[in-house]
Amino acid sequence: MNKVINLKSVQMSCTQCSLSQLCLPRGLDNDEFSQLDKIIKHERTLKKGEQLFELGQPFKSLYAVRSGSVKVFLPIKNGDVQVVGFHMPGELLGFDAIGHNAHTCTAVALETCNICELPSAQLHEHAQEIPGLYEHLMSLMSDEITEEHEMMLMLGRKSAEERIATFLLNLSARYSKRGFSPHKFHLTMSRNDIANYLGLAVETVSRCITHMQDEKLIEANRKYIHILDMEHLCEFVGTIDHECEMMKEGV
Amino acid sequence: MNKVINLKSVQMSCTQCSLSQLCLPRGLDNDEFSQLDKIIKHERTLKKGEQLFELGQPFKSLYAVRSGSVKVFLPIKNGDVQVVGFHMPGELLGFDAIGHNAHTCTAVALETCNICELPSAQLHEHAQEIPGLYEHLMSLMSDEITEEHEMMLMLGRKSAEERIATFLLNLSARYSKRGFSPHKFHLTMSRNDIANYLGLAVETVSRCITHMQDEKLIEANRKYIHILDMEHLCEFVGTIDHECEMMKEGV
DNA sequence: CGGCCTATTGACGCTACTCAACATGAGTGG
DNA sequence: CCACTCATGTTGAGTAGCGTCAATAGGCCG
Repeated sequence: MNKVINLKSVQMSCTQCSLSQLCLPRGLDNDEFSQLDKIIKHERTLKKGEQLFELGQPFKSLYAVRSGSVKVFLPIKNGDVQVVGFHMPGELLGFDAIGHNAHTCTAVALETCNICELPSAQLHEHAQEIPGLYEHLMSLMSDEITEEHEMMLMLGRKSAEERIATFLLNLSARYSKRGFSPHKFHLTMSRNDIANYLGLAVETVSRCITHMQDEKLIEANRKYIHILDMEHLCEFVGTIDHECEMMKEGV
Repeated sequence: MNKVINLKSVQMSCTQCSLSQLCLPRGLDNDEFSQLDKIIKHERTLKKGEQLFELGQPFKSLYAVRSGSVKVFLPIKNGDVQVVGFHMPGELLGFDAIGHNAHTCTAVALETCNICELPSAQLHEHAQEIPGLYEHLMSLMSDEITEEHEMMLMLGRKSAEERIATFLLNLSARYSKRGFSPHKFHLTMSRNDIANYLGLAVETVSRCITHMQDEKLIEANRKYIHILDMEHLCEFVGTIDHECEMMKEGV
C-alpha cells in the first residue's frame, strides 16, 4: 500500500523522478524544479495501441516517456507505415512538430505507458525563468539528428545481420543506461516493427536472429533477448570505428 | 566596380541579404537585425574540397551557406564515408554539434562557398536580446529531424528509381524556392556522392538516370539535369501521399 | 596531347524480398 | 480448464533487384 502511494507521488513531480537526469537539464536548482513542475503535466496514461500524437495534429506539447515504450512512424499509402523510432523511459519526443507547428509523424504506445507532457504554450512563456531549458531541448534535438545520421548509415550501408546486431546493441546500451541488464531484456516491439524500422522483411529479421542463435551470439525466444557474446556481436556492427566502443561503454 | 562593392556590402550584412528570409527568424525589427549583424561573422570563404568542420571538432559555431553548396558525411572505416546531406544557400548546418559539444559529422565544400558563421558563445550571450532566435533555431532543427525521417523512408522502402526521382524533385523544389528554375539545374555533387547518399551503387545511379532519359522523364548530361516530365516523375516518388504535392508546390 | 578521374555500359552473382506453408502463443468463449 | 481462433513468428523455395567486377568512354587539367 505504501509503495503504491510512493509511486503515485513520484509520478507527480520531476524533483523525485528517477528519470529526471535523463530528460531534464542538469544543474537545476530547487526553484527551477518547482517551476518545471508547474509547467509539466504528469497525468497522462496510454494503453497499448493508443496514439500519443498523430501526423498533422497541431503542436501542443513535447512528451517524455515515464514508463512503457512508444513507437513513432510515418503513415504511407494503403495503411502501410515507416517506423522511424522507438522511445523508452526518460526520452523526449514530439520535436518533429516544432518546425511545422504540426506533427509530421504518428506516435503509438507499444505497451501501457505513463507520459509527461510539456505544453508548448507554457514552454514559450516560462522559458526565460528556467535558463538552460531551451539549450537542453536543443541539445536533445541535436542528439536526435546525430542518431538519425547513424540510422542513415545503417539503412544505406549495413547488411541485414549488421542492422540487427546494431539494433540489439543499441537497445542493450539504452537499457543499461536505465539500470537494467544490458544482456537480458524484453523487446517491446514486434518483429514486424523491427523489420520495418531496419528496412528489412520480417522473414529476414527472423532468419538473422535464428542465425545469430546458431552462432551462439544471442539467445532469443520471441520478445526475450539474451546477449551471450557482446564482443563478437560488436564486431558485427563494424562499420564505424568509434561506434562499437560507445556501445560497450553503454553510452 | 559598383557591383563589386554592392556585393561586398551584401555579404557583410544580414539586413540586405536576400537569403535572410530563409535562414533568419521572421519579423525581426531593425534593432534585432543589427544585433544579429554584430554576432554573425560574414567573412569565411571555402574552396572546393575544403572542410567547414570535422567529426570530433569542438562546437564553435553554426554555419549558414551564403553561396555554393556543402556536403555533410560520416567518416567510416578505411576512408569510406556515409553522405548524410547536402546544403544549399540559405540553409544552416552544424546542429549535430550542439548535443555533444563536438561535431558528429564532417562538412566539406562541393564548390567555392561563402559561409556565414554564428558563434556559439555569442549565441548564448545574446539569445535573450533577440527573442525568437532560439525558437527559430529549434524550428530549423525540427525540420531537419522531419527531413531525416523522410530519408529513413527513402532508404528503408524505396526502390533505386524512386530514390533518384525523389532526390531530383527535392533538389528541384529547393532550387525553385531560391528563385532558380525547378526544371533545369546543375548538380554540384558527383554521382558517387549521390549514390552514397541514396544508399546505392554508382552504377545503379547511372543506370537509373539513363533509364529515366529513355522514358523521356528527364534529360541528363553529367551534372546538368533537365526535368522534362514533372508529373510522371512525381508519380515515381509515390510512397507518401502528400509528398508529391509538396514537391509540385515547391515547398 | 596525354594522363587521370568521373561516368557509363555490360555480365554475373548474391543478398534479401516474395510467396507459401507451418508453428507457436495469446486471447476468447464455452 | 480446454478448444478454437487469430495474430505473430519461423522456416523453406524461388526470384528479382541491386551490388560487384571489369571494360570502355568522355571530360578536365597540367
